[in-house]
Amino acid sequence: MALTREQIVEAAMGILREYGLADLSMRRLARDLQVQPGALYWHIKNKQELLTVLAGMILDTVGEPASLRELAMAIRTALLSVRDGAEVVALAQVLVPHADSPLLAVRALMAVQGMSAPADQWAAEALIHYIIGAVTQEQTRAGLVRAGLLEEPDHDADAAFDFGLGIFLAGLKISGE
Amino acid sequence: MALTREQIVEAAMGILREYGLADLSMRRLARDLQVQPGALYWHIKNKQELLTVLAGMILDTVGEPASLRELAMAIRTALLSVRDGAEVVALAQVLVPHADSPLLAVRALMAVQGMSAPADQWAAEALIHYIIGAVTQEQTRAGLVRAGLLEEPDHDADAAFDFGLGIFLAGLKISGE
DNA sequence: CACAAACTTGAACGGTGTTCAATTACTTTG
DNA sequence: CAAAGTAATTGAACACCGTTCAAGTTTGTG
Repeated sequence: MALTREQIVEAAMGILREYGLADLSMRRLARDLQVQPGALYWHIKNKQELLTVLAGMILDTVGEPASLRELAMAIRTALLSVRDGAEVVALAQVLVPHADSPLLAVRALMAVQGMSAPADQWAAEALIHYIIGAVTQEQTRAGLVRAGLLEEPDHDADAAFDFGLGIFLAGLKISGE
Repeated sequence: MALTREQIVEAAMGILREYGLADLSMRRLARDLQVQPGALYWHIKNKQELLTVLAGMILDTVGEPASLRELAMAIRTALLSVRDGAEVVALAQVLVPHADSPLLAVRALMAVQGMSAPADQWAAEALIHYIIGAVTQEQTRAGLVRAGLLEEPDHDADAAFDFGLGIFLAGLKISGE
């Protein structure tokens, strides 16, 4: 039976989950699917597109929480749910295109805080920068620990994230006046 | 005359400034220095180390401003002063090691805001995440514009950065109580 | 069955970081 | 000054990478 775009994406996600972004090469993907690398390019324009699709899938698990705090935490959880999830999302620059990225959801909730354009977009981007940066660091560290290049730190990632988020949300409340 | 570690680093910085991170390969670097790629490895352990050195140089131009706001802006300026500067610094994970990275300077100023461990570190990391994320986006966009893949947006990067920074600093003032 | 469309192969192009035995260049010592 | 020893470089290779494309195969349709 023929190869499917969905099969490719699924296999790619599998590699990502199990082995991480470094192992997600077109050749490795082809090998897993028992196909020549060239075959992939009939279904997918290039690796960048594949990554963008993966990023979309990762973010699709984010629901539509009513509060900014919950949304931020949901995005973090989504990124953490896949190895190197934050890096994939960052690489896919899902932020630049105006797709239905979580940027929009964040922006919408900014309005609730009393923000209007262009401040709402600026504030949304700032929050996203923080989330992606924090989770990227978290996952990078996890990778180093896995590789034995770093001993497990006592660094409490949950608390750290919550603290930074708290600062940001507190600042938002003031700036919204 | 013999090749020098400093020469290598200088040439690497030159490529970075003129052509960006994508063009900074060990082979390209060797070609510029009229040397075989292998020669580089007598002076430098690997590319990662080279990037770390470059990141350090980029950040070395940051002085020691007295206020958090000025420090944040100085870090941004330093990152912007070199093509893909933010990405290089992010890649070099200068944040993880406890070198004299600007993380320490930021952390020190957090104390002034009434922060103490571990909150000072958390707050410092949050601010750094924001700065690097914002500048990375700024430079990535500049790259896309250069490549003709994106038309120049009216997006005012300075204002956006300042706004996000304002939110963070406002939140800090509250959380510091 | 024939023809067209969909799909895959196999091979290549032009890169990448890194290693290492052999060789050259330069110093230091006898 | 020559010989020995160290420092540095070469050249070639290893094992990858993303991407393209003519040629071949499979599949569906008239």
